[in-house]
Amino acid sequence: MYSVLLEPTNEQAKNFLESKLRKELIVIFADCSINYVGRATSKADNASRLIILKSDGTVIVHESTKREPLNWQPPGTEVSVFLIDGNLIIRATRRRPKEVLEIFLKKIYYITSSYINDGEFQIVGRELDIVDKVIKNPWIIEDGFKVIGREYATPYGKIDLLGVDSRGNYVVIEFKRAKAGLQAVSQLYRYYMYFVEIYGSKVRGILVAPDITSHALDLLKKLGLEFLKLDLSKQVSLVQQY
Amino acid sequence: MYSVLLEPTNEQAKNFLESKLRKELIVIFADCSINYVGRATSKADNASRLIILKSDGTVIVHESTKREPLNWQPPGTEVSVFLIDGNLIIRATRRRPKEVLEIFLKKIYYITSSYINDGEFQIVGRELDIVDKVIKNPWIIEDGFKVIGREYATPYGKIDLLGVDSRGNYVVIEFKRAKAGLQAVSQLYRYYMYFVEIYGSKVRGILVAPDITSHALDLLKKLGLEFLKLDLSKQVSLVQQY
DNA sequence: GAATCTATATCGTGC
DNA sequence: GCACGATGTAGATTC
Repeated sequence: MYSVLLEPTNEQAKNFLESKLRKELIVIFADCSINYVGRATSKADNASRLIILKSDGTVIVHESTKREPLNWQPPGTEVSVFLIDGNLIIRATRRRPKEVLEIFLKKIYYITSSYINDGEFQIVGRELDIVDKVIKNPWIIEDGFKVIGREYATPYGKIDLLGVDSRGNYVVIEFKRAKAGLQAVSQLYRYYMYFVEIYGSKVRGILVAPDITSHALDLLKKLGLEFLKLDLSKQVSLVQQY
Repeated sequence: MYSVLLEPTNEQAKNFLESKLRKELIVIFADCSINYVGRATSKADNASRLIILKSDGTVIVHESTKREPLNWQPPGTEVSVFLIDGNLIIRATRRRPKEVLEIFLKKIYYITSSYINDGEFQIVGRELDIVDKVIKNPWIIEDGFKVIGREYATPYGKIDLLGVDSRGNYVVIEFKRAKAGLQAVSQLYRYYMYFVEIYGSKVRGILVAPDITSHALDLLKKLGLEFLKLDLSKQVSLVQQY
């Protein structure tokens, strides 16, 4: 199920890594320096760090703080180990985009390797789940609202939900699971303008979110769009229109 | 510098964790199930996973693939360990937003704890670095271009770079380090419209990026904006205007 | 704390 | 493979 190697020599480490790479989940705690060249360029001086090598090619390097790694390489990366002049080097290369991450191991404290079998994982509360709920209960938007399509494709992006209101207007709806900002308004406006160009004035644009920033609300009103406050994490009955 | 605990009892694990929490970098490989309730809600069935507890309160849970953790809690989280009915539980609670992550440890294979001293880290090639370069070499935009301000604040967002051209027009510039899409065009348009409202027609909007998607270019042209191809990862002399 | 934006974003989906 | 948008985005910056 798992192996632990304490303070291995470079030779031992190299053999161990090569036998486990692409097969198991490897964790290395070591002093190392790191170079990355690709979409950007970075350099990390020698320090102790935690290195994770996943079986899908993912490489993750963590320091003592933050959720985000210091350096990384995404899934699909080719990982290999070299011993050059007695120095152990992990090289992780990606083709597209062309990116190279090199970890120079100065002192290895430990290496572990383990089999992992992923388990079931479920998550709810995403934007998707909100749209689901509205499709099943269109009255949440307003009386007489009817759904035409979901993820409706236009040249300027996909509309979360497209419908018609009781007076026959097209209704373009953009959902946000958290407080909506300027970007959400711009996004809705892109879809809205596309429909206005085609159907003229018989079009409405509604931003549906639990909240909206002050500047975003200003912009939204100026552009002739509407805001519908909807917090499905609380109660649907708390719906309120602005 | 580091400690390794192999297949500890729950009591041993609890004592060890409590002595190291908030002080060192802890790595646990264990069978566990996980519940998360907060901005969303998730549930992970029992499976073997890698758990990282950082000294700043960060919690990260990895499975066998992907760069992104299955579950996590950002820095500043309060982490505690409980032994209830012989079951070891790690609870990570955050105040704002209110979020709780609970890890139910079923079988612990190993725990390690290590001191980490972060090292120097430098990175270049970000959008920031491109703007830096253009500020020092304004001719890159065009002959006679003069910089007025950087990160210029408007109610509708911060303009990357504001300047004037040789004919006295305001020039609003948005930079993208990678291929620009619809969102980048909308963003520039927001800033551009704000200036148009104030200064009328003596305003230009330029999107500066190494490339642009086809639909984004269509939209940009329709909105009366300009695109400047600039790839500083290659050569400044490769500048080309569309 | 609120708002805004970048990121080596990553990831999923649809064409 | 490209384009587009969501993410429990995280993280930095500014106000």
